[in-house]
Amino acid sequence: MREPIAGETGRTLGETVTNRVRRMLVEGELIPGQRLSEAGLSEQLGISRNTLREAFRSLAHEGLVTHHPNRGVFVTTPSMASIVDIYRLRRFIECRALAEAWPGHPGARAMRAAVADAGTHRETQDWNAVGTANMAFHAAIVELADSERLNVFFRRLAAELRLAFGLIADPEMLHEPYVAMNRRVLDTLEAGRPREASELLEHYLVQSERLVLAAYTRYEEGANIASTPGMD
Amino acid sequence: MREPIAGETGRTLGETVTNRVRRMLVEGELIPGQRLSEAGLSEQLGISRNTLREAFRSLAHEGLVTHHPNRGVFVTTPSMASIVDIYRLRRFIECRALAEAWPGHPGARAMRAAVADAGTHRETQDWNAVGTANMAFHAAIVELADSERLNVFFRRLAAELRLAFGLIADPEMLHEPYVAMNRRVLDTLEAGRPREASELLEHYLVQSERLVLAAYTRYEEGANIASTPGMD
DNA sequence: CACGCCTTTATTGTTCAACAATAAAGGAGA
DNA sequence: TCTCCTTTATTGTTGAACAATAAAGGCGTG
Repeated sequence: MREPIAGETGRTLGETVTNRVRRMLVEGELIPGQRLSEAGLSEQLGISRNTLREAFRSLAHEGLVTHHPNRGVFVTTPSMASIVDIYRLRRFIECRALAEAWPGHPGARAMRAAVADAGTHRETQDWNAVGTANMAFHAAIVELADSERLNVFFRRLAAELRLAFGLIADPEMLHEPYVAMNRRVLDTLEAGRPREASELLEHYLVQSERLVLAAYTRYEEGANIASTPGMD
Repeated sequence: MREPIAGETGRTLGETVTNRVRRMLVEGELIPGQRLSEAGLSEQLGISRNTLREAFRSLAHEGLVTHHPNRGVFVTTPSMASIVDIYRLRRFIECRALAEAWPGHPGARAMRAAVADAGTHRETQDWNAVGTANMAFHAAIVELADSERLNVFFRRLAAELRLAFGLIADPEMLHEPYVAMNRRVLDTLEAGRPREASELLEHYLVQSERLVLAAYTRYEEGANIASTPGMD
């Protein structure tokens, strides 16, 4: 048996590979539009084509990767439409979950932990880690709604959004402002004013969407996104 | 090459199989708790184990099937908790989508078509078809929110719920009353009162949940659900 | 009889090698 | 320059093989 993939968990090798490739995608190690060759990647990871294929189907289901039959699997290129769609859903889900939240809910504890985390990483200027912590904050907000299925769905949205974040040049601009904003949202919730917290959050999300779309436009001008293939 | 699977579409055999098995699940041809043997099912469908495995991963991702590593794939047994979760989400999603709807939206046309469909099938007492039409009605409501991702998510929820419907003895009781109710919701929306339509819908959903949970309890008393295995 | 331990057995997990099917790329001819 | 054909690299799919695992059954021992 070959060297197993280190540092990743999974009850089965297929799951392990899925987790590993997902991390590569979310952390920007793989570039949107890039084609993922079955032969190449399976050899690089030391696994068989069939096993990698199972992982590809999972990731395609999560939207991180796009499957073109007989052509291969490509890292999903976020479109402006997908960013708009994701933010619309975030407002739809997060704001309502927060508005009807009880401040003593376990999710609120998770929100606090995430805010603390983000603060720590901001001091070391580790913006990627700040981004992860911020996303954990929003996932915690969704937890307030007490729906397992909604949690899973939101995590999938968040991963897809991070794909788009990877296209944006300046990660500090993308994450830094929201450390303080998230703290304010949390404070308002803990002060027993969930409705007001929700309105704050909605305002921040609108602002964040605008920021991301603007950066995306600048990116689109630089690279020619139009065609997925021919991106060598 | 073997006889291809008839009557199902899919750009690739794996997709075709996924669609086929999904239909078998949703239409009650496969019973919750039942184990799906790789060897048996792949032979029955005339495909290889590897291809069936890809389909299993997709269906597991949709929640229709549960994967126990080294033990196999089982048709998901809906729990009371999952029913509650799904209905909570339905109210969360559908009511809000409807409340903020514009009556001229294409989704409204789809709602009308679904209501007509349900009426037709009611006359022939085809309750399974009525159930399908009713679900199409609710999917159309979600379309009003104009989010592709939300549509996909809801279709997945609906399929999972139909798994639970399959456990219930009397399908007429389950679907018949809602033909008229859905029509009333539609009429209210078309009369330009989306907020009122949303409140109607919420009331119906609460009622439907109660009905399903009660039937589920009766079912649970008959069969011993507790243990997934040993269900021969 | 009950309890834990070992062996057996059937099934899934994973790999490999082969071939079919397809889409992209390149070349010949008009 | 354009179209059609051929080539080529890649994915789609299969079958067989073996490893790894969990369930079932048997076997002593108390």
